[in-house]
Amino acid sequence: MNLDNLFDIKGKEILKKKKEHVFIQGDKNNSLYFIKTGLLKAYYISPKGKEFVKSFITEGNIAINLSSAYFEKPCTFSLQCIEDTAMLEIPLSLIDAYRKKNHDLSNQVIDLLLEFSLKKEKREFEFLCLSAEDRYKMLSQENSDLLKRLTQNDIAHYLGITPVGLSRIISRNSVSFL
Amino acid sequence: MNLDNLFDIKGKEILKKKKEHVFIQGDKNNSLYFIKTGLLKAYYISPKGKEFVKSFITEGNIAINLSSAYFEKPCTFSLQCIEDTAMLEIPLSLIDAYRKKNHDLSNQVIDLLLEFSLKKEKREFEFLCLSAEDRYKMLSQENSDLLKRLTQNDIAHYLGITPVGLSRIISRNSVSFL
DNA sequence: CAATATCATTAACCTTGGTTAAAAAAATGA
DNA sequence: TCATTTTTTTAACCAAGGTTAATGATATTG
Repeated sequence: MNLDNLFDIKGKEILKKKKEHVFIQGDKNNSLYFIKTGLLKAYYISPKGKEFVKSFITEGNIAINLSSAYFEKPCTFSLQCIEDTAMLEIPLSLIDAYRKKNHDLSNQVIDLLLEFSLKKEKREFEFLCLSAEDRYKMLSQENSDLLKRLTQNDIAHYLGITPVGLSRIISRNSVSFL
Repeated sequence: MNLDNLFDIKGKEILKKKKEHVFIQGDKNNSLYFIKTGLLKAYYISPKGKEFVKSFITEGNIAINLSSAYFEKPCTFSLQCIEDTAMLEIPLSLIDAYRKKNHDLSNQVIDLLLEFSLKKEKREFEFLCLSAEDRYKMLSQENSDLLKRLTQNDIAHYLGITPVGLSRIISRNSVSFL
């Protein structure tokens, strides 16, 4: 994806250590973050107080809380570094102002939103149609490199199950590698 | 949401009866559909041959298969009428051509994609953080009018459970109305 | 209307993953 | 390196929802 126009807008360089938060569920935040190096997780604390991971964000990708950035509501999730992370922080107001002058940028924003929408549709499909075990198998096929950088805790919370449940799934399946 | 510019582009009027399909999983389709009256469901057939409902689309809303319309891939889901439905069919190529000339339209497309993205995020939250029973309670609080137009079969497949499971949830809860 | 198809309910039994707790293993930090 | 924290595994028991099948209730259609 060509992000040249987007990065004509100069962002502020931000460095965060592992375990630090970029924003927290309930805060307000109106920036977009472009990840230069590192790894983050976007996660919810559910009504029952449990953690669930919405997504992992890797180098070259973008993190944003849509409802806070676009609609000035509290953040619906928290964003935390899993590894030391370097990113560019770009206020959405800058992008929107720039969009009015630069038609190409609107098309880039559309491309980003399309990519995001398709990812979320894929995840919807997986929750609707697949078991936790199938979701794990799919993840390990499609994202084996990412998997190596994550704890089973985080993977389990991404799949919507407990770490105990994931450990069982893994031991059930590891037999077939003998 | 203001869709005036979008509907400067004249669509083709389409009428479909209950149970008829607009498109089928695997087909190619590059149009956007604006629903004038009626009700449709977008649904997957899972790898194991079961039906799961992705979403219901009501009057005033838009249906589109993003990966087919934007990326010329086969449709990832089927779109079928639950009631007799009148809609406007607008080829995406028309919208894209028009976008180049009309800056406002790009902003409308961004608004549509944002709305869609937020809906999908909400659904992701519900699958990650809520039980089937909680998802049903939420649906019946937030969409009681829609619920009346649906069979329990379709509702169950939307929640990601079987009709038998939904029937149990309803009977468990209906006791509390006595 | 009768015939048929669809939808909803209920019951018995099964499967997956949740819960709690304890122990082992691995990573982190002073 | 030693101590502490975090992660992973395992076990016993539990709960939610799946499966199958039978029955009844509603719709639909010839």
